[in-house]
Formats: sequence, structure tokens, C-alpha cells
Amino acid sequence: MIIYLPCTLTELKIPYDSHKIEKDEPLKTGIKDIARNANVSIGTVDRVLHNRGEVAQTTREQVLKIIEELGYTPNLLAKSLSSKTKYTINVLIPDPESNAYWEKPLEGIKAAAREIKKFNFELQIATFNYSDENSFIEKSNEIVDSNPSGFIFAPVFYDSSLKVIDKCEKLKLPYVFFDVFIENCKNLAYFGQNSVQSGYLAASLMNYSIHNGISHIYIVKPVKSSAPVYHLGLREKGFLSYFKEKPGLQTEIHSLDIDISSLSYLDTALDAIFDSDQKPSGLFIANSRAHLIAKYLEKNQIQNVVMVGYDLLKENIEYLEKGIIQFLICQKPEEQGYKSVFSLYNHLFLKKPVEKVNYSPIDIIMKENIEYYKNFKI
Amino acid sequence: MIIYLPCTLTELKIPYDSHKIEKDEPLKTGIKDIARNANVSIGTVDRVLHNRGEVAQTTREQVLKIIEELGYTPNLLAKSLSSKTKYTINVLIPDPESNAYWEKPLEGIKAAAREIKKFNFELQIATFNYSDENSFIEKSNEIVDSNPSGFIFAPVFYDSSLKVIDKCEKLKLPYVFFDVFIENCKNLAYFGQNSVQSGYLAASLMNYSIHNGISHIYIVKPVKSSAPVYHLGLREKGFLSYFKEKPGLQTEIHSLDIDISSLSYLDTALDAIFDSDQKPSGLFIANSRAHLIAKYLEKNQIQNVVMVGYDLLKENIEYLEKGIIQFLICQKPEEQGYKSVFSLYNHLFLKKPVEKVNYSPIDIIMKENIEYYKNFKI
DNA sequence: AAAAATACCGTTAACGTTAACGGTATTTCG
DNA sequence: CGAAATACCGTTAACGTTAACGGTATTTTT
Repeated sequence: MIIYLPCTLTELKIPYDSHKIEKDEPLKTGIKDIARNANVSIGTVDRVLHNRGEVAQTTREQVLKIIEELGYTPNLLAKSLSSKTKYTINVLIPDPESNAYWEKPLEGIKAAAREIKKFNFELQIATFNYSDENSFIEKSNEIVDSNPSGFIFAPVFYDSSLKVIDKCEKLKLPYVFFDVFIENCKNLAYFGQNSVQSGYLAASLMNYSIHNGISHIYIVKPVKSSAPVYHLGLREKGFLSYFKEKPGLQTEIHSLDIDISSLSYLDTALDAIFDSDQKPSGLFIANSRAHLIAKYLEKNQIQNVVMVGYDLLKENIEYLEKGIIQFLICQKPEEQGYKSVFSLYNHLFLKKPVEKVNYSPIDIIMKENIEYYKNFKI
Repeated sequence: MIIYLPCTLTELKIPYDSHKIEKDEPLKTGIKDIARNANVSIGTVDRVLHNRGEVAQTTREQVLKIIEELGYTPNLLAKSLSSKTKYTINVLIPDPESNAYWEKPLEGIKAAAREIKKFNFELQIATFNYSDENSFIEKSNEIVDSNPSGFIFAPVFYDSSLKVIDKCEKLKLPYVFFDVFIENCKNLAYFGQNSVQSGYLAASLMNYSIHNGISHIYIVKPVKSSAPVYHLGLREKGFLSYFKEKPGLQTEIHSLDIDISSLSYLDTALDAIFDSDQKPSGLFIANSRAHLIAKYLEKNQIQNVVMVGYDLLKENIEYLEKGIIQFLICQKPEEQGYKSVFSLYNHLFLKKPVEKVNYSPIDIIMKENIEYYKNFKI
């Protein structure tokens, strides 16, 4: 897999069948051409281009006119080479040590950083402890105080995030929300997943795969999470809404709250429902721990249960390939990371407008197509 | 949607929690530093770096040693700025006028060209007539004779392609196969889809969605195509092999060869099978014309038929959203195009090794996730 | 009206690399 | 042994842009 690069440059005008080589090149106009045409020096042109002042109104307009006429676009290579301005992008996300999921966006973030390093961009990554709001506060303050050029972070703690946001806005520091969205903010962009929609999709997959009369579907989720569980509720909501919209279905949806910290408890809880007269024909695991349930099914040799889970963790992939998990939903976390860095690049360097809300695609992964999603190549 | 950019640069070494700002930068070593350390001039260093000869063996080794020690990596910006070498990449694919599918890879190809334009890359696109081998021969010859830096083409005509390949190899012109693969060639890379696997996946989707006793599934395909139908057979093969592997299934697979050129014939053919005692419960349309069949189903108000088709043509999307087509399989043609251009960029400009066989992911598109695949953003 | 301030603009040295152009030594040849 | 060829290497002008540094005019201040 590779990453889509946010496009940045001016449109190529390539007609079909234009392969005849034209050796006389159009000689792209540069700052010198403008200067010559406007009867000024390149210094003046540069001052106009960057609004550095010290240019008479009349000459300014003249230069602007020539720029327009000649359709000047700056040479980014020369710009980066010459420019002394360095850009620092800071990233603050939960520690991947505590939740392996966060390694994925990090991959994309680093990949993007590699791409734009040549344009004087530097990346600084920090992490905080998912179960320690103070660590978030400390790190975010440290970052904002270091006066970076841009800030990407996951605003998982609402109140603390509002304070950071306030600080960013006062400092005119562009900030990008990652994974979690907070409304009514002047964030440059948001990159994340549409959790409701993915739950809805999961329900549809479930519905396609279960056909035998009355069926019992269980939504499996952690009984109490120490960490904020932003997406889980939304996924559940989407899942439920699907079945609400289809009243004709003979489907009963149950909730199964399990304590993930205790594997023996997990066994007991699953034993209970599989021994009941409401045997599951479908399990929807709203977080990335589908593999834990899959392990149970494997151990107890339970078949004919449709499992829909999330995220391409290697344990999940293992059970997908074994045929115990049928569907995994993947929301391209690498790509999200990649794109969020690029949004800052577009804003800071190219001065291009940036899309504010960006949902990643909802990929459906099965045994038969997992091969092509396994590794994030960039 | 955006495109994954083949990664090209050296690995960033960013430890977690490295966000403390270090104002004393490591001052990346350049050609000057090497020259100073090796007691030579930059001219000599350049000669060593580019094997331009005229360097004594001893000094050469000395310079090489310093380069190694200092871990020199060239500044690509400066290189492109200064270098006089221009790269021309030629593309030869079937005319999108005759088959709208080909617009997709073209989008990706153009997007990639935009990206690397700054590195002195120029793109030249030519098309040939799918039903006229001569047009392929002519165009390909013209291109190869124009002495480009790289050549991307769809080798749909086997014998003619072999001749082109031969010519390329004699001229040491790197060539990339697109969409169609020819074995035992020294092609730089291949980008395309695993058609067998996608057919296999389609069968799995079909199998998940059909449950009622004995079911009849029809593979719909054009009776005789004027154009080479490279992928169709492979998709069918994959589809069939899935059901062969599962002997327990009460499924009967039929073939339905239709003449696409005549819509009235299509109606007649479909009428026949829907009036028969082997009513379809599933339709697998191996090419991108699922919308034609969907139109029939809509017109005749036929429901409870599972349709699996290919490609995100806007007509197909329309029927997917209406719920008449259940699944569309998409193989990221834009991305394929994008990546094939970048493979040449990696080879020619960065001198980086390139993966030879590159299958694109097999995306499963449903009504519930089409939204995020609709437009190719770059 | 002289001095000081300001407005405006041109020149120039970078940035890191490429490649043409010379220029010494050293070697080869008549 | 002198001339010519060669091997080797340094210098320098680009590439397009940035931004610091001066340098004229013109205007403002005393």
C-alpha cells in the first residue's frame, strides 16, 4: 500500500496524444522575466510577491499586472533552497505503547514528514498517556510554548483540549484535529473516521451474512474503559440505526459488556451467552479486540458465527485469515496521519486552502483481500 | 480519496517524544563539506559522485571514504535546480474515448506527473485504438523512436508488445507494464490488478449474501468482444474456483453470454433466464457494465438478486446507491497510474530499486461506503 | 536651508548542485 | 629533448529564489 499525496501543483495541460517531443520548451517564466518586463529589479518583484512593503503603489500594480499576464508560478525548489524559514510541525497523540493502534497514524505521519523534509519541514512527535489527562496537558503546553509552525493532535480530553485550542488561536498557531473532532473550532482541518457510518456499514455486512430466521446479534464492548472511548459509542450507534431502519428483519440486538482486563471473565461471559437460548449468530466488536473473541471461538470450536471487527492489528488479521473473523473494517489510519501532515504543508508552504473535514474511506477487509492491505508501503 | 505516494527519501529517525526543540541543527553535509574534508574541490567530488572519470584512483577512494563517513545524501532540490537533464515519460494506453475506464488511470498518471514536474519530468500521453492493433504498433514505435527516458504501456497485443519490448531492451529504455502483464520480461515494473483474486472475492461476497437453498448464480459476460478481454476470463476463473473449493454449497453456476452492443438482445436474454425455472439469485458481472443489467432489474422491478460488479463508473455508482447493485469491486485504477509513473521516478531520478510486481488492493464498495471512494482527490 | 528621516529600489551573496571550461603537472611520442 | 597528448583537478557560472545591504531621490523636521 502507498499513500495518496495531496496534490499541490498547478494543473498539467496534457492533451491526449501529445507525445510528439517538442524540444523547444516554453521556458517557464521566473522572477527575472517579470522584472525585465516590468522594468524593475528582481528585488522589487520579490518585495511585491511577499508583501514586504517598500514598493510604490504604481510600480506594485505594474509588477502585479505582469505577474498576472505571464502566469507566474514560483519555483518551489528554488524557494526551498534559498529560503531561510524552517517549519516545525508538532504532533501529539496517545502513546502507541499503551495502544498499538496509534502506531499506524504515526507511520503515515513519518512518511509525510520524509516527503516534505526537503522543503525545510521538521517533525516533532510527542505522546501522552491515554489514562492520564495531566500528561496531555503538560505535553501540549510544552509544544505550544515551543512556538512551532503547526500542531497536529488528538483532542481526546475535551476541557483540556479547549484550553490548548484557545492558546493556539491566540498565538495564531494552525492546529489540526486528529481522530477526534471538536465542534465550533477554528481548526485548520480534521482527519478521522466516520464512526457512525462504519458501524452502519458493519451492520449491513452482518445483515448480508445472516439469514436463518430469528438471529441474535451481540454488540461486544468493554464494560468500562479506563481511557476515553470516543469512537465506540458512535460505532454502536451506527450499527443500531441500521437495524432500526429495517423493521422487517427478524433480528435481535443484544449488548455484551465485557471486562477486557480479565480474560477469564471474558470466557465466562461468552460461555453464558453461547449456552443460552439466544445463541449469537453475529458478533459486532466495536473496538480492535475482535481477536480476543475469535480466540474463544477457536478454542471452543464454535462455527457459523459472523464476526465483524475493526482494525488491521496482526492478531485480527490472523483470525481473519483463519476464517474465524469474517470482516474487518479498516479506516486507513496511516493515510489519516499522512494527510494531516500534508494539510499543514499545504497551508504553510503552498498557501493552498485546505479541506476542513476529512473522513477516511471505510475499507472492508475479508480473508480474500487482506493481502493487499497488509502493509503500508510508502 | 487521495493517492499514496511511493516513498522515496531516507528514513527519518524520530524517537517518540522528541519534541524538544533543538535549535542547533545538525547542518546537513553537502558536497562542500566532503570537498573540504577530502582536501579536494567540489568539482572532483562531483566527478566522483557521478562517475564522470578524470579522477585519480587514490583521491577517488579518499572522497568515497569521506562520503561514507559523513553519510552524504544529495540535496534533490539543488540537484533539480541545477541539472540540465530532462526526463520524458511516455504513456501508451487504450483510448478513453472507446472505454471510459481508461480515464481513471490517466487521472493518476497526470497527478503523478504534476508531482514530479518540479524534478524536470515531462509526461507525454498517447492512446491507441483497442480494436486496431496497427494503431498500437504505430504509436509505440513512434514513442520508442522519440527516445524517451521511460515508457509505460498496456501491452494488450501480445506479439506486437513483444516487438516493442525487444526494442526497448535494445535501447536500454526502462519500460513499465500497465494493466496487462507479460511474463519473462525485463520490465522495470508491473502495475495492475489481480483479476483471479478479485473474482474469487466476488464469489465470496456472493456466497455470504445468498442463503436460500439451491441458488442459481449467473456469470454475465459479453458474448464476443471486439477488444482483447484480458481480465474477464481471469475474473471468471477466480469466481468459479471459489465455488469449486466449496463442494457443500447448493449453488449452480451458469454462464450468460450477452451481446452488449444490442440492448434489446440484452432484454431478451435476461427475460429468458428470469422466466426460466432457474431464476438467478445472484449475478456476477465480470466487466464494468453491471449498470446495464441493473437497469433491467430496475425496469422490471426484480428484487432479491445479489449483484456483484466491477468499477466505479458513475452509472454503476448510481445503481449501487439505489440498492440494485450490492457490491462493486474497485481496483484503484487511479492509484495504479499514479504508482507506475512514480516507479519510473524512483528508478530514473532517485536510482532506487523498484518492486517488480504491484497489485492494487481489491476494494469492496457498498452503498454504505461508496461515499468515501467517489472522487479521486490528489 | 541644512540635516534628518523616509520612501523606494537595485545589487549581491547566498542555498547545494551541475557541468563546462581552463589550467597545471605528468606522460608519451616524434 | 622539445612538443604534444593526457591525466587530473580547480574555478566558475549557472538554476530561481530569498533577504540583507546600500544607495539615491524625495520628503519631513528643525
